[in-house]
Amino acid sequence: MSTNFSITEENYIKAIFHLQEVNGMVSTNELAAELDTKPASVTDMLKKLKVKKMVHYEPYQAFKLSSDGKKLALNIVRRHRLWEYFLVEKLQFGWDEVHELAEQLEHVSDKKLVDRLDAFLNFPRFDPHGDPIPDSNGKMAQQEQVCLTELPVQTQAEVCSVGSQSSSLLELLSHKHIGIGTRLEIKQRFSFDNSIEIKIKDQQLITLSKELAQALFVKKI
Amino acid sequence: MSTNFSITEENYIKAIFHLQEVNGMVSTNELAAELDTKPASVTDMLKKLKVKKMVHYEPYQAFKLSSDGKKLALNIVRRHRLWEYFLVEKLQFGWDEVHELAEQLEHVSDKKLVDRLDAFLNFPRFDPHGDPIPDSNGKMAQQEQVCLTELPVQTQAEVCSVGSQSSSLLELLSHKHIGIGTRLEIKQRFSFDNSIEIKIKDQQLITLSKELAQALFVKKI
DNA sequence: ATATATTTTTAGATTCGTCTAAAATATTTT
DNA sequence: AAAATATTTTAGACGAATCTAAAAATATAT
Repeated sequence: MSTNFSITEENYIKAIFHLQEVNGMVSTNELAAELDTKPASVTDMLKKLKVKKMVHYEPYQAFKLSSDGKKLALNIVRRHRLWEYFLVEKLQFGWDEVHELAEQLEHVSDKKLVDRLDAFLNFPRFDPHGDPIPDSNGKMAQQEQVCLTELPVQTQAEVCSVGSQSSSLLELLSHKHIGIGTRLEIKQRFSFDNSIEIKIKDQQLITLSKELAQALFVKKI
Repeated sequence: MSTNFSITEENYIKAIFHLQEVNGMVSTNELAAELDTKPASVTDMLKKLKVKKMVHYEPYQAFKLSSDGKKLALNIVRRHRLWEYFLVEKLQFGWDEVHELAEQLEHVSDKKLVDRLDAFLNFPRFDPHGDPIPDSNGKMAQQEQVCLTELPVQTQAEVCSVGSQSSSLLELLSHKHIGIGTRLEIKQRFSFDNSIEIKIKDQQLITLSKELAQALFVKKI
């Protein structure tokens, strides 16, 4: 009795899933920005998704996915990441050029196809961006988050969390133009003071002190 | 400046291409039947496709694709058949279960993706149904395929394509253990009902109705 | 606690692809 | 060649997804 979802509905569900990972709850404006559409359109769709029991939503309140909604979201994420893996691993695309293509391929929702693709790829657990791929039951490995101090040189990584919220740390990060999502490569380590030299795309080399490196958590890319 | 085409428009263009292969020209009713829609809808779409210069169409007249339309059609066919090849060759689907899936995958039209898929599959020249796959320039190998009804008795032949993808046809073929690549010999023809008796290696004689024989295309061996 | 600003929802219009019913054109039959 | 039949097009409506502009609800600030 699996209801049918349009590509548009799937895109809304995926976006809500993504936003609620951060805050737990999602607002109309936030979602409109994420989908590059207008708040009025979001309200219309929320009413539709509520009828289909995919979201917990009351007018003027923040909302989130129902458990069915979450299940569907995980399934879409699974498809997306499997195709990304396929494109990089089998068709030699760069990890930075596959997102758009996977956005299109992910909407082919045939379960048999997805499961066979999974098997063909040898049941990969992480996509080319380091994000975990849900298995056929919707279970997803924990993201491999590593402290910057643990990475060998030449590794590429993306900042995904910071070890504290102290304003002194945030001030320093902003001064060095580092934030969540910043991609960097480890260039050199200095054992004398355990400092690290990194390079952010299109920028000069930057030195991070041991203390700063310890406060940065990244995922490999 | 390659204009953008919706999935619906692509489906119309593919269907016109398929029909005009037979007669050279296509009628509104024919196309409506092929697409399982109403003639009025076909007329609407023809007007749209004419504006986009994809069809030669005048009201109340039979129509056909323009050269641009034909080019697009060949590109869609290319995508469809490459995905069918992928599904059978890499994901272990049966040749009789890939049509629907390829219908969905074919609408991802990124040229780089298609060309890389082609390369990954080693530039196959025929899909799993025996139909030729257009190359990246739209050139398609000719196959001297003959309808089973045209062969004289005692001829040996190999099945290389089927005349439709209807599930009723595929069901019947699978029941009679006939598939792409099956080798057979024409044993006898009956003018009363135009049925044919054939023999497949190591099997008993089998009777094929006129309708079934018309749907089977073979090459002599 | 009242005024102001922000967020969210409604109301009504628009585009795409579809439909039905009726009108226009083309074809076939007599 | 006129009448009957079949095909195709128009006219008007509908559902999905979107938009703008205005109203309603909520949040913030003085």
